[in-house]
Amino acid sequence: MDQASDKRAATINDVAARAGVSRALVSIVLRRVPGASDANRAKVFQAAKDLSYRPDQRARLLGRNRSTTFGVTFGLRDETHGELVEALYRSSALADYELMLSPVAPTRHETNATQSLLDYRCEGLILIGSSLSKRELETLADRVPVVLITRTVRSNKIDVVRTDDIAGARLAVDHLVQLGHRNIAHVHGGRVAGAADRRTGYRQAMRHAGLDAHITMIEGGRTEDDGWHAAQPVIAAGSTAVFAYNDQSAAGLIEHLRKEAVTVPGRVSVVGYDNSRLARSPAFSMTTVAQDSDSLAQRALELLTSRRGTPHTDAKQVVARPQLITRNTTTTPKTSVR
Amino acid sequence: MDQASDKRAATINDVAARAGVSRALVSIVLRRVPGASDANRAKVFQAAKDLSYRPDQRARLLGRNRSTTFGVTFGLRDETHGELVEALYRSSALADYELMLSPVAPTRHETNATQSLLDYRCEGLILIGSSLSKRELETLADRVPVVLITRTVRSNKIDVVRTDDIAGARLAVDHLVQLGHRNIAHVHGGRVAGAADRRTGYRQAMRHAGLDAHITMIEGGRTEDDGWHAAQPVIAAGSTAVFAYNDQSAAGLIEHLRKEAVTVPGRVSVVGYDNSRLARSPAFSMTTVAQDSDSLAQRALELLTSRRGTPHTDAKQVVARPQLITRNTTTTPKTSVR
DNA sequence: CTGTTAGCGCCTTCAA
DNA sequence: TTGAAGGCGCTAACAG
Repeated sequence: MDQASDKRAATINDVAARAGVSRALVSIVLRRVPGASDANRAKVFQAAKDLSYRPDQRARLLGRNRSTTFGVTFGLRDETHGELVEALYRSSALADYELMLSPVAPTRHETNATQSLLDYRCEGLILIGSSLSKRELETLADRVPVVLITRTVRSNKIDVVRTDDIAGARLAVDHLVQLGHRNIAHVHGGRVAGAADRRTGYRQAMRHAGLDAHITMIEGGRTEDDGWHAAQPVIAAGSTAVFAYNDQSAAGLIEHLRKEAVTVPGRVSVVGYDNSRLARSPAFSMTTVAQDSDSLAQRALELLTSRRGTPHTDAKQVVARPQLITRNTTTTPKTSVR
Repeated sequence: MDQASDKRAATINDVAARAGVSRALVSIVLRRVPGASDANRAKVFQAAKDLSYRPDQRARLLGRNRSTTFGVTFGLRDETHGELVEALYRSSALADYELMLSPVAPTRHETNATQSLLDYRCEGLILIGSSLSKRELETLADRVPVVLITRTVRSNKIDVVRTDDIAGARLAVDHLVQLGHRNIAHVHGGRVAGAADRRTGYRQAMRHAGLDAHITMIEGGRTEDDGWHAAQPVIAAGSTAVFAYNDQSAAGLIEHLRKEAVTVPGRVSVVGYDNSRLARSPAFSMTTVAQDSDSLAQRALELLTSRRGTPHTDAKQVVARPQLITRNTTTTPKTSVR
């Protein structure tokens, strides 16, 4: 309807013209800084509303020569990444930063994802579950503060925010031990982020319980498939309990065990990791180890905001405490070893 | 090491200075348009490389007064959305457009998500599983071309790319009918996008098979929980087969049925929808209906690119054909009704 | 083939 | 309180 409604978005000039004031004044009013009369203020707001004006982000950020934006890379396939991203949005609402998302997928390598973020001049990068090499990470960190979530690297240039996976694994195993289990196997995550620590925690807890002889590593992974394929080895090993790398693989494992008439938790107890939707759902109601996405997200944001300008030669490792959540896939062993 | 390595990214001026040419020439070389001597070309490339220069997107897009960017909203929690986003990235690599992601979450309303995209002056919006009202959608469409995926709206301003869910539901039900089932229930999706069509398809197929009397609607939803809670009603209804709104709810349903010693597919056959990771995994190996994410994504992009400037008073509805994928959750009914 | 010039839309001094 | 002017980093049309 409007004469000039041919798609071009309204600019600050349009608003100024309509309100009968200068461009600068419009900017002042809209940024809510002092320096305008109430009358003009009202006129500007009205004009902006009429034109449904919104400042052009590109111009805004370019002019200030800052982007007030943090870039986030994450895996589209990974549910826990999604939860972290949600948590980041929740926390960033408070900080004065915007978030820009850049997904990693089989067809979109992480280097593309980070590069694209840099092209928009993000002032910090949050890499969720990154699989970049230390070298690559440090190159990035030379340009902009970088914080890793869900992965670790030993570098004095890169901040890390993570859950203490060793402690998490120990929580899981200790729980099983306390229930009376001795033949506790670990269906591990291979080379996936965090998998090594969980293996370590498993071993530590087993040793601590004097169960060195019962340490049983079974190959797994992060998907239901991986868990599914671990079922036979678990049965063959005669384990009465399993600590799985994550909930997804635990779910696959449970499915397969039940299919083979090995009841869970009746015959075999299973503990997952992540407290994902799957674990929470009544379909599994899984005992699992929860990571606190909210505090991970918050800490990551804090680190980044505190890095403004600071040369990053004192990288921090923030370690969050995991929490065991007891549900219905664990119980005392049927054939208790006395 | 570099003297001015204090964080500021190199600009085109820096490159020009280092190469000993003008800014314009740098731009020409880097955009790979004709108009530069080979000698200078080489010098510019070298300088750009030395400085690891990358043009500032904000300035680039602002200067051209175009963004060549499409905005995409999607649900972080929804696995099928993730697959569509992946497919979009795959297709957009060919088109000359970038993608900008904007997630929708409980704490981030869809209006925020779209607004943020508009603030970056995206030239088109792809809304995955939108739950905006028709009014809101049309307001958006007044500013920029909009295409909906996974949801329908009757408007001459808004393009829609979707799977024919009615046909999909019929595929599922026909499959069950052909196996010999008569007591086929539908665990529906409530008010979720696509749920209505799937109900319609279910009813049509049942009627077409002369099974009007057996039409059984059971309340469900999109999560495992919803499916879990539908198990008792399914048992109570004495159904031998179920067509579920989606794979997730089907998984919850199957879990619960099995827990109640109702074997699947032995006693009850189940068909899901979406061919998600869950359905593909050996843990469920679910018969389901597949949507073709790749062609949906491609068509959406095509529509948007073809809309440049065109007033959109002739919105198109692109309908993709679904496909039945037969796996191991369906079989002939045990207690065949003769 | 090269360099100059004028925007893009906004923010931020600095005077008036 | 207001307006004019300059700059952010880049592109594009125009002369040299």
